[in-house]
Amino acid sequence: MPQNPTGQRIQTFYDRVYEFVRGVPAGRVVTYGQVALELGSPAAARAVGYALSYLPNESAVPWWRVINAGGEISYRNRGISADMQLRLLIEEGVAFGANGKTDLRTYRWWPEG
DNA sequence: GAGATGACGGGCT
DNA sequence: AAGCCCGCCATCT
Repeated sequence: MPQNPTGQRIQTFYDRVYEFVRGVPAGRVVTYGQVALELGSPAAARAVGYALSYLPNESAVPWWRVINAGGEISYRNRGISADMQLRLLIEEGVAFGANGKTDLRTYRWWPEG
C-alpha cells in the first residue's frame, strides 16, 4: 500500500472507490460513471472499472452492484464472472430484461437518499 | 516523464 | 440498433 514519507497510509483513488461501493445496499446498483462523479472525478469512470478489476470475486466489496451507464453488466464476458454478477444481482432482486438491461431509474442508488 | 492499460461514456455513423 | 472512435483518468513500467 502507498505511504507518504511519514509512514502514514495514503488513501488512493482506488481505496475511495472501494469505500464508496461498500456503501451500496443489496438490491440496488450504481454506475461506474456515478461512482467517479461521487468521488469528485466525473470523467474517471474508466479508472473506477480498473480499480474493481483488482478485487477477487469473493471480496467484501460488493463489486457486482456496479454496472455501466447503459444498465448492463460489463466485464467483457471475461469467463464466468459476468454470469456470476448477473446471478448475484438477480438473487438480490434486481430485474434484468431479455436485452440484458436493468432499469436504472428503479434500481440506481444514491447516497444519503 | 512518456507510454501503456482498461469491468467507461458519449457522440457519431 | 449496433458498432466504432476518441477523450478521460489513476496507476504502473
